Amino acid sequence: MPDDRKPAFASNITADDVAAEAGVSRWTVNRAFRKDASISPKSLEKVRIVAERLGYVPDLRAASLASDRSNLVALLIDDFANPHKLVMMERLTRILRREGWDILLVNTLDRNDAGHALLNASQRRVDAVILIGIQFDDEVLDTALHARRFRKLIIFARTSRNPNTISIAVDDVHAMREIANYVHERGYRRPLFLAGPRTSSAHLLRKETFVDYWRQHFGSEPETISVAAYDPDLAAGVVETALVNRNKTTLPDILVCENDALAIGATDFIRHKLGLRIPQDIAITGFDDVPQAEGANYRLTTYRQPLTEMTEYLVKVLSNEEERDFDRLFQGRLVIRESA
Amino acid sequence: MPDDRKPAFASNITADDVAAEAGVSRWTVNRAFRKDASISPKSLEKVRIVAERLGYVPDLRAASLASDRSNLVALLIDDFANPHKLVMMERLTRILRREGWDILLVNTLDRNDAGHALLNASQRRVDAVILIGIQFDDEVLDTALHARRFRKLIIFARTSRNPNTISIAVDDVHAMREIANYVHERGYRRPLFLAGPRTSSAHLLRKETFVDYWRQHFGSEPETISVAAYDPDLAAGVVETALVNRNKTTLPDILVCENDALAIGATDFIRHKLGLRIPQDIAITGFDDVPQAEGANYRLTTYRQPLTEMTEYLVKVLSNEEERDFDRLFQGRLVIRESA
DNA sequence: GCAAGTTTTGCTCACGGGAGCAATAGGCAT
DNA sequence: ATGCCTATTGCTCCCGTGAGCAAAACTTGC
Repeated sequence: MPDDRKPAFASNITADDVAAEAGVSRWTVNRAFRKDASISPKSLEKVRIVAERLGYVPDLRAASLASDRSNLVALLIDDFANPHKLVMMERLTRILRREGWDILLVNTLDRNDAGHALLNASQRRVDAVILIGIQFDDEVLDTALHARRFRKLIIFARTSRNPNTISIAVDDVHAMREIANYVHERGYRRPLFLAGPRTSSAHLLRKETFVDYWRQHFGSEPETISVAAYDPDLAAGVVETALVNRNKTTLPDILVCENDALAIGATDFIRHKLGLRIPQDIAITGFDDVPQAEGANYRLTTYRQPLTEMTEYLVKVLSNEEERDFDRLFQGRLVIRESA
Repeated sequence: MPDDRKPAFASNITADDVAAEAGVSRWTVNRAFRKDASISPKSLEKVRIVAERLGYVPDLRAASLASDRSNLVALLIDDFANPHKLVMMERLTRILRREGWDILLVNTLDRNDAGHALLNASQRRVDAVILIGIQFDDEVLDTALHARRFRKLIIFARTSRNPNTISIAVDDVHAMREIANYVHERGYRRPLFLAGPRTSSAHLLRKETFVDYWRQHFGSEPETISVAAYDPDLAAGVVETALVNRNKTTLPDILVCENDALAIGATDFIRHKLGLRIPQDIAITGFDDVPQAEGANYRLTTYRQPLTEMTEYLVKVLSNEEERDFDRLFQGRLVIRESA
């Protein structure tokens, strides 16, 4: 067998090579690969064929450099413990790629690292930065906006009060009212709200909404506890210190969790350490509708965010150059299963 | 409040601007940002200060274009249902960034899409492509190697027989022997092996190893069934058709699963649909040691891959320009919990 | 067949930085 | 001060493409 089975390392084939071979100019070759370029069908086909044969593909680095548009967005994530992130990444990568956007994935380790992460994005001259994480508080956002040049800073699946960012999220108030209403109507009367970290002002809204609802309808403050991170194991620990040594009458009848990650940790603890049944002894609700929530084990009553819709809107925001983009809230829907 | 709170959209500040301000040449400015450049400490500091003030950061597109090294690697993933992917991504993004590599995340929808995904990577002129998925069979790899120009094609966490790729994986044979041996020694005698899709020859090794072990020690073929994808729900379905209508004596005493995703689906089904206990009625083992495997709910006996070590080796492979890189197998370790 | 209008094509001039070499400055012994 | 060696600095020439305009080619109506 001859050598041609070896990988073609193709010492950079450039538009010039294709042009020479196809008998046209370099610019015609490039036009053959640009969406909105004016080129005759004849030369288009001629160029495409030669390019295919030679294995030519345009160099997006150069294109980006010359056109000042990279078609690249940075995706900053800092919370890999939450399975919902995997769902969001799947949706984002799939839809963005379909629309011609490439994704630079940046792991933002912690709050102090946000600056470095943004620097990374900045050096690649991304067209936008998408944040899907929890540590991005207002202070971080401010430094980001001041220090680096980003055309767009998009907070995905989280609300932000910062006027210079674009936030695409579910309507937490509406959602949590729906949950609270469901809890109320189903007859639960001793709820315990399991909240996430208190550092970020972002998700506070869910807790506040629930507390408000309860106060309004019963005149009393529901019990709330808070976990230092959206981590099932930490949630279990917090639930433990809150529930241990209580007797049946003082035990909550439902755990309203800020998201599924917490709900899952709480479920595991209640079942396997306390030996209680769900929902008979304690009911549970979550938020996000992660894949496991549907599984036979959890059957979690939760709230589904319309991720596809949200991502489609994100795409619009990305392509929209002229007008100012606006924050937008989406309506999800309550998914009722057996856990509550 | 004055206007200076508005984000600095910084009409491209370039090395020339910094040079003028700092009283040096453009090249000296660039040298201040290159690791191995020769520059006096005095001008380095001068440039750094001015750059900081002006908000200048070098443009990696231009640098990449001129130097023919992008410091960018593409990460192709096609299986977002498996939580292990999230762990792998966390490890890869963290360590690669620390070593100066940026990551282009590409969602490879299915086998037919692999070509397009690779094209994407090719257009950004990545220095390497890392595959962490299951659909990348030998045929796909071959076309990838022939059609596009990739310096390195790395198969991560999966073995590959293709001589033109670099595979970094755990030693499946060693690992599965260890599992089989454990199953054997704990006295299980009616194992059922739950395998993944049969299309890819890659993970076949685990099943073959287990079957060989059993044949060798008992002279009989263990029962095996196969799931069309590494998806907990599908696993539940397959287990259902395999176990339904069996009585206690013909039921397997242990389910040996090709990975944790399958094990989790099987566990849920066995517990909640069959109403059996784990491990008393049926024991279960997995592979990967995903975060949930440790939780109170599953307590899954499984096999942990040394992901950090593997990623460190990956980094070495990436930086190694000269010599030919070699495939490498790593030893993980059996993690024994209560599920078997 | 010809003028006017419409495509299509080629060209100049960037985009922002790296390689590699030539020029300059600084350090040291004599 | 001189000569020699070395650490810095500046410069030329790319890297591979896009924007926008001018030249060329093709249409159309008469």
